[in-house]
Amino acid sequence: MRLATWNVNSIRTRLDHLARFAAEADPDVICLQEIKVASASFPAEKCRALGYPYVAVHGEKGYNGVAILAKVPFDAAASWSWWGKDDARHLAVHLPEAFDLHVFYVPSGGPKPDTEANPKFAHKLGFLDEMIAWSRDARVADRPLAVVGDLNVAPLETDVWNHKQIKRQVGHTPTECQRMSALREAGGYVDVGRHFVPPDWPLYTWWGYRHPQSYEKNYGWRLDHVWVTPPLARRLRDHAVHHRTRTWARPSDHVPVTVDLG
DNA sequence: ATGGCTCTAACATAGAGA
Repeated sequence: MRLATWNVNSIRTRLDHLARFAAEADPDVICLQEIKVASASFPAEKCRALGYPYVAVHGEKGYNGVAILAKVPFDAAASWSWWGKDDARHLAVHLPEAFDLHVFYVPSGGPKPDTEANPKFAHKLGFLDEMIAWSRDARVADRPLAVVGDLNVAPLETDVWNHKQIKRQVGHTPTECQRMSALREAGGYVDVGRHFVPPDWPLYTWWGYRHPQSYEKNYGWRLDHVWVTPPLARRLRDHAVHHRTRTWARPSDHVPVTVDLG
C-alpha cells in the first residue's frame, strides 16, 4: 500500500493539485494538513470523486485542520486535545492493513525561539513534549503504528539548506531538534525519509513563499515526516518526495511525501 | 531589525504561517 502526507495549505485552494497528485502518484491513503476549513465544509464529495470513498476530517474554520482520505474503509477515527488546546491538529484511524495511523500538524512556533517572549514557541515545545509522553506511555513501539504529517521541525543539519544560518530560526533550533530525537526514541520510530535517503544528503519538503524563487534556489527545509514503529518498519519498501508539485501554478509551500509498504 | 509571499475572514486590513 502507498501512504501519502501533504500539507496542502488550504484544501479548497488546492483541490486541483490534489486531483493531479492523486492521479499521478495513486496513493491508497492520503493524509492532509492545514486544510483551513471547518469539518462540515470539507469538500468530501469531491475527494470521493477522486477515488477516495472513505474520508475522516478534523477541521476548523480558517486555520489548521487535518484529514485522511482512503480507498479502503478504516475504523475508529479519533482525535483529542493536545497541550490543552482545541486546535484541529491531530487525527487517528485504524487501517484494515493492521496499523494505527496518526496525522499531526504540529504548531509552527511563531517568530522567535523564546518561550518567554513568544507563547507560540512554548505551545510548540509543549505539544512536542506531549507527543513524547504519549509515544512512551501508550507504548507505541510495541505495535504497528505510523506518525505522519507536518511536524514543523527539520531535525538534521541536512534537513535545511543552510544549517549555520537557520539553527537560530524556529523549526531548526537545538531545543526543537533535541525534542525530535527524544520523540523518535520514545516511540522507537524509524524516520522513513532517512531510512531511504542517507543522513548526509540534503532532503527537503518545504520551500517558503517569502523568499523569491526559494524553490528555484533550493532554499528548502524538511518539515514533513513519516515515522513508523519497528513492527511496521519491516514492511517498508520505498519512499518519495514529490517535489514537482512545488512547480505547479499556485502551489502549496509543502510538497507530498509517499511511503510504500509491503 | 524588518519584510519577502500566500491564505482566510470578510470588505480593509489583520492574523498566521515558519
